[in-house]
Amino acid sequence: MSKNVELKNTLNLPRTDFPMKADLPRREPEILAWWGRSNAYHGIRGARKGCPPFVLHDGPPYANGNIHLGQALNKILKDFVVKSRSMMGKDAAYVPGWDCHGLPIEHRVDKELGEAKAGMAPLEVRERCRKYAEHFIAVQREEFRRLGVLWDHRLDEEEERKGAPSRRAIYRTIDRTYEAEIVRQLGRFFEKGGAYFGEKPVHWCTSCRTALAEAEVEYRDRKDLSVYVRFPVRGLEQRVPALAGRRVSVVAWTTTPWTLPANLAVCLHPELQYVAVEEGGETYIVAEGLLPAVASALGWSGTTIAAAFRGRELVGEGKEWIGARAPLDRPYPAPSGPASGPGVLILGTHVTLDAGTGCVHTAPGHGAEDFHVGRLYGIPPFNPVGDDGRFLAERVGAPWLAGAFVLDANEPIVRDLEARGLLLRREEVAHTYPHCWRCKNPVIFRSTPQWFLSMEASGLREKAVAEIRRSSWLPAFGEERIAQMVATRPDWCISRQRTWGVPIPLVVCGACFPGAPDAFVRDRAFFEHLRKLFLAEGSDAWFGAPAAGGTVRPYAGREERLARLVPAGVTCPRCGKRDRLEFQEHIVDVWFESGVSHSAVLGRDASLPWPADLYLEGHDQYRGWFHSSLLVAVNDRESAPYRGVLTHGFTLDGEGKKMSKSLGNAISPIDVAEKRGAEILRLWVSQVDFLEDMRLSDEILDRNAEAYRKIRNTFRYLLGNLDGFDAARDSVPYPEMEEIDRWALHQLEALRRRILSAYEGHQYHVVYHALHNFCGVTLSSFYLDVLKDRLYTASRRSPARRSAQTVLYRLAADLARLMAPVLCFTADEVWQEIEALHGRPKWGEATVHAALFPEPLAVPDDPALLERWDGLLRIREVVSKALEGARAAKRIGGSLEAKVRIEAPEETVAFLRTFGDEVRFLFLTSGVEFGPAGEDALRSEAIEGMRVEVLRADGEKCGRCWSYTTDVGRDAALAEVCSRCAAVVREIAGLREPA
RNA sequence: GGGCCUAUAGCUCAGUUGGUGAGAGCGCACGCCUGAUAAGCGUGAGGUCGGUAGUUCAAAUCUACCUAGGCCCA
Repeated sequence: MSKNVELKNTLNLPRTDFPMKADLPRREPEILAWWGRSNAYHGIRGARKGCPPFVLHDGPPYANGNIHLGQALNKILKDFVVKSRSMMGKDAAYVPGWDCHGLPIEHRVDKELGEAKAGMAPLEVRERCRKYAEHFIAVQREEFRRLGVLWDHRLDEEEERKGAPSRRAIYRTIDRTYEAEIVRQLGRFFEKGGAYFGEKPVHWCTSCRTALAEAEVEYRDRKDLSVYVRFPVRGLEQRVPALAGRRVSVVAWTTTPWTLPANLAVCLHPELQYVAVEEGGETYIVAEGLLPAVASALGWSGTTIAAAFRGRELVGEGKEWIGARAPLDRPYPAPSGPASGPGVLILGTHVTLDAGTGCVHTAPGHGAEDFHVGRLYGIPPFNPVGDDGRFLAERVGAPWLAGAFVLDANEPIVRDLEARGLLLRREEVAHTYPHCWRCKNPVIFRSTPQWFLSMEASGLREKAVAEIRRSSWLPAFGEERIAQMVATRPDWCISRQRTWGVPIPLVVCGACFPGAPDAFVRDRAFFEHLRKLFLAEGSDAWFGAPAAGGTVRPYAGREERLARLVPAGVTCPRCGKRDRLEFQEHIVDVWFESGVSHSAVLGRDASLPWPADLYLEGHDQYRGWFHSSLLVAVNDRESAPYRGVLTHGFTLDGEGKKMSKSLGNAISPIDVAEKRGAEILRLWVSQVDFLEDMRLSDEILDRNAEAYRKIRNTFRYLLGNLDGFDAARDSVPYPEMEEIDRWALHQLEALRRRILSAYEGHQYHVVYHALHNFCGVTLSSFYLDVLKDRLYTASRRSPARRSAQTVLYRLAADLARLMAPVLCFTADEVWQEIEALHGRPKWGEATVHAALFPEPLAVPDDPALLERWDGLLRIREVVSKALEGARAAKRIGGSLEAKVRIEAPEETVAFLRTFGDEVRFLFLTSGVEFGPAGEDALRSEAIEGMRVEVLRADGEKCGRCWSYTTDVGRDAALAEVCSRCAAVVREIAGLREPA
């Protein structure tokens, strides 16, 4: 054995089982398994039993497909919230949810079934959809779990195994308890008179044959046939004498010629200027501001203006309407109703000069604004189009249109107009047009019988806005955003003509309805009866009765259905009879379903109270879940379901572009977890400011993996130097510590405060930056680097070394907890090592997540200490620069080969002298002396009058501590080492000190 | 087309009510160490604060417009 090895054996080098290589893809699943085995969720909740509850109520992702990055981000953020609130001393339950009903799943099932679906009973289709949803809940459950998101996994597995129809560990909108709550909440609207039946143009997908919510419509570019059409008008001379004796037409422009058969009016703006121009013997009326554009489009030249007037002057505001005949001439019929007769000219403020002619073709059955303006004039919507998008023979005036698909009817309609001399121009236009989010086909506006929830009937709008004001919104602009939406949104169309959803219990009287549109059942007893029925059997009870083997068979007939669904005594509110009651088949908008979640999930026990403390979703949910949940809660309880709402931005690629599968720039969170580890993804979530949109790319993941390694290595070093340290036995009291150790404790305390307040305010990126900076700068490059000499060379049990270890222990134990919500796996790895230091088994019962955040350190305020060390660090920077100069000049290699001579103002020298001999260790040099510096000394820019010269260290290198000293070999028995080391070696070897 | 939001070094973030030459960490380059070693340390180079025009003695910070991007609507 060589001398060097022997000397090395007298050092206290780091030793730990905590590996440098994280191997996260392998290790994380092991830790997950341990959390499962040890029932960590229960351990955590148990540790907080009786503590004030904190409820983050989970917004349910849709149970379709693998999770994407945005969902991963959302759930990881929620996990940060839940874990950090728990460590703050709150009993933080977490019940994740899934949104299971709706079109996307029904579509997938439709595709799988193909032709077979046509012959299938609703119950069969629903069963397929349920299986589909359950499959993807299982997929997503594992994926979220893999990311470290914690909930009651054990109970979840148990309920899943049993196939429980309702769950407690998670919630599903297909749970019976949930469906029962949906019916109850519908009843709350119906019984208050907030629900009504009406005709309304809605986005209608002719392929899916259903009304679509705004959220189900997406806008894409499309080419269509656009036309300029003239509407001959008579009687205008009564208003504008200059038009007497002329053949006058108003000119309108439309990109949907197929809606012309439903035209009932032409709309002008009351305040805009219009002109009547002469062209080829005809007189045309268009908005003055659009005349150049129209003239150019129609090839007019040298037109003369016959008259000019405002819309108001031409149309008048009374009921003596001016007839505007055009497409309304034969073969199209005139509708009956208050505005029966030929089409008319009307006024509307929605008319703009953005495009067209300023005279707007108006079909109240096919447009939202048309509908509204029609209502003002008492013109009811007229819709000649069936639910398959084909003209209805009994309604459309032209027999040759009957059965034609609307989008294919443009051409024949235009040809017909042309033949009758009404067409002024046709052209292709590219424009954005609504499409079905699911089948991607263009959708149409079509007035249909639907069910609505009124925003006004019971003051819902007003109360909802007031509740928005009472809630807290982060970021702050969210409050205005949702308040504006609620203030201006139309009534809520809740009916959908599909199969996979919760039925709206609609029972109308065949005798009275729809002549009397309020002739439908809305008794409280009826909804209560259905609630109980759904609770017992699920919403399938609407379609059939329980049969053998837990299946459901369709009702034999109306009588059986009536007997089961409508309690005795419930009758038509109009005629009081029961014998004509009929069932309507509508399911409820899925936004209503998810809007019920707060009531279905919260309030069932004291640790899960209603309302929630926090909702946390992407900022698209102002229009979605925050909104629907608010309306349901306000209607039911006159209160918002949340105290606070936090939103995050969207995940974008490295260039700030939207991620999408088709662009090929999407990053799969599970891929990241499997290749790099969930911790890397979690670290990314923690480092970005999630209030804004966030970018992710491979480069960014690389950066995070590097940051992770830095943090991990810092822990490895802390733990390595705690080998054999027993905090209870070996800790050194604060007053007896080395000064730099006391300084380090103050740094830790400052960090603790900073991180805790960051958690409090959901500023996880502050947690990250503070932690990472602390590990890299405060610890690794300074404190731990300086400490090496003491930790390695001082005697194992010496007070000096114990003083350092006392701090290292605090650092490890506190930092592990401070980072636990973010690096949830690694924190537990560290925690297990700390358990071992206490003589307890690793991977026993204790998870770091059941611990509380560190208490404030009992360190006295000492601003002088901090200022003193700030000063030292500034000087150390100058010394480092000087050393680097010497290194570059090849005069030294390692800094221990050097001593520095410092020339500085008296006060600076005096300051440095207060550190005594310690100062050479702080500079990592073998010596520091004061006095005039030589020619090539480095002049400090920061400190006036300071110069630092680097010289070769005096003496020889000690074979043990590697410092250069003049006393190496003074102890003849230990010729290789300095006196300082000699004393330690003698102590270890049990040798007496030399005389 | 409308409303709201965002734009500081390669990356992620700081930049208090406009006021000394714009900061940090990481990355990068160069070098050191080989007793944290697929680690550790040091030094250095990187930004006309998205662009333009204003307000002001003074703007990354205020105003207008433009560009790029995001969300929600039409």
